[in-house]
Amino acid sequence: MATGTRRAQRRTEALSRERIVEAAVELLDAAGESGLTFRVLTERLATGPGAIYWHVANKGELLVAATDAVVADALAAESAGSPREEVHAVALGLFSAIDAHPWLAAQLLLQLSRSPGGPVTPRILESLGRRVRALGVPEEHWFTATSVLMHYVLGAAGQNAANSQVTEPDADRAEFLAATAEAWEALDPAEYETTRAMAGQMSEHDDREQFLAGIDLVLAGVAALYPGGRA
Amino acid sequence: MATGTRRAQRRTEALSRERIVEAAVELLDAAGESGLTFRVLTERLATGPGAIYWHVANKGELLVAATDAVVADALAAESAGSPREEVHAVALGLFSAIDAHPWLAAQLLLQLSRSPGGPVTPRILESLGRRVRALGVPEEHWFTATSVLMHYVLGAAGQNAANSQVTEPDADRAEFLAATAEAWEALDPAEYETTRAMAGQMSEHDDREQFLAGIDLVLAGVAALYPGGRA
DNA sequence: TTCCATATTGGAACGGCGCTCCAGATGTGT
DNA sequence: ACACATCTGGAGCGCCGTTCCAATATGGAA
Repeated sequence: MATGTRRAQRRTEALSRERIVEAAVELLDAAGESGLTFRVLTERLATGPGAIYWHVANKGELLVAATDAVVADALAAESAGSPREEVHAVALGLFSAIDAHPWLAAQLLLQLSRSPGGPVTPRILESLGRRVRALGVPEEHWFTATSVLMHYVLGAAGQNAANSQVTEPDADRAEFLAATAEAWEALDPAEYETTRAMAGQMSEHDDREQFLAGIDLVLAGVAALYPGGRA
Repeated sequence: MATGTRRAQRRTEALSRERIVEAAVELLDAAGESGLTFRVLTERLATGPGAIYWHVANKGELLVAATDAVVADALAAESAGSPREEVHAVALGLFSAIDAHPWLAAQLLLQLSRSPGGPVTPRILESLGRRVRALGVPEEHWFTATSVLMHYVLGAAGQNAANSQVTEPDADRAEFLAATAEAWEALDPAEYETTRAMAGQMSEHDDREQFLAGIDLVLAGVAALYPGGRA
């Protein structure tokens, strides 16, 4: 025999939790939440369900792992600037990740409100919490300020992702916004007066601008309640 | 024959969309999201799937209808007071509804970010929007302010509902909070420094107080950005 | 009252899902 | 070379949402 041991020589790359999660993210990106199935996953990885279940407990855990992987990546980018700029950067990072992975919004909202013990909640809480801290918020109000920020970021980004997704792939995004606004404006004028008024503004503004306006509203509240901080 | 016509005399009450939605809500309340199944629904209503599908298009529509019914009920109560008090009242109404129907949070978040055209989004948007309007916010910022408020209310209430639910029925609610806080505090101290600090505060405060503190933070932002309004 | 078109019912069955079971292949330490 | 733990993948189970359709109830016209 030659010096190199002949060993291994697998037909395919060895199965691993990493490879499974990676494939799961690809399937989710390609076909949405219903596109992730153990059957197509086994086909994609050229294996059987038993092999996958050896590395992953169940589908829920797989979804958590996929979510965590994407979020970790989105929060990885370091930024430097004023606390306000940093909050913007983190928020836009999550916004972009949700925009690129439309299934992410629902997963984040579900995992946040179902199992705060999972890995995702602390990751986001920490990333935003540090910036809130840097804003000069007193410690006993960190949680309040960070909560408001986090729930708004995820909720608004999720709603935006829905807008870019529901329409036909080639259809203009504005078309869907118009459809939603139209649906709202078709409501009983007396009962939905304010909603109808808001429908117009919604489609006028640029997405990220509108998104950041909400963040600045929260930051204004922080500055008002805890003056002395540096924004 | 007597004066009263003998007519009808069904074995059971006539099936109707209302009765189906009502039963769906009961099943969701009793056993959570996975407790709502067409099989147990047919059993409960003593009928077959075909009968149900005559009144309801599919499970998604049933979930939307159930969500809408509960939300409409929660928002029905009229309140009078300062705009700030009214915002508090609406927010607490949703908070209580989510607390009483733990499945509601996930449904609201999903429906809000998946199909803003549905009946639920405008209902909440209108109820909060009117109060935001009364705060003196200029029209072009109604949507921004209402969005922030809405996403926070639903996100925070949902997270709270998870806390009251995950533990064993008889176990004290504080136990779960402690568990979450503990899980967070067990994280790498260097990497999750801020999260650990927040974990403590989370379990110290009363739920609704903590919840309202977030709302007041948003209202402070509104007051700061749009002075001249009356709170 | 009789009759019939229409509205409504519920049971059987289908395909697909998450998941379990387990016999065998594969790799490792002695 | 052998025994043992790790890892694989195919067969199949129970349950799901949903469809199909023959049977039944209903209400207006004759």
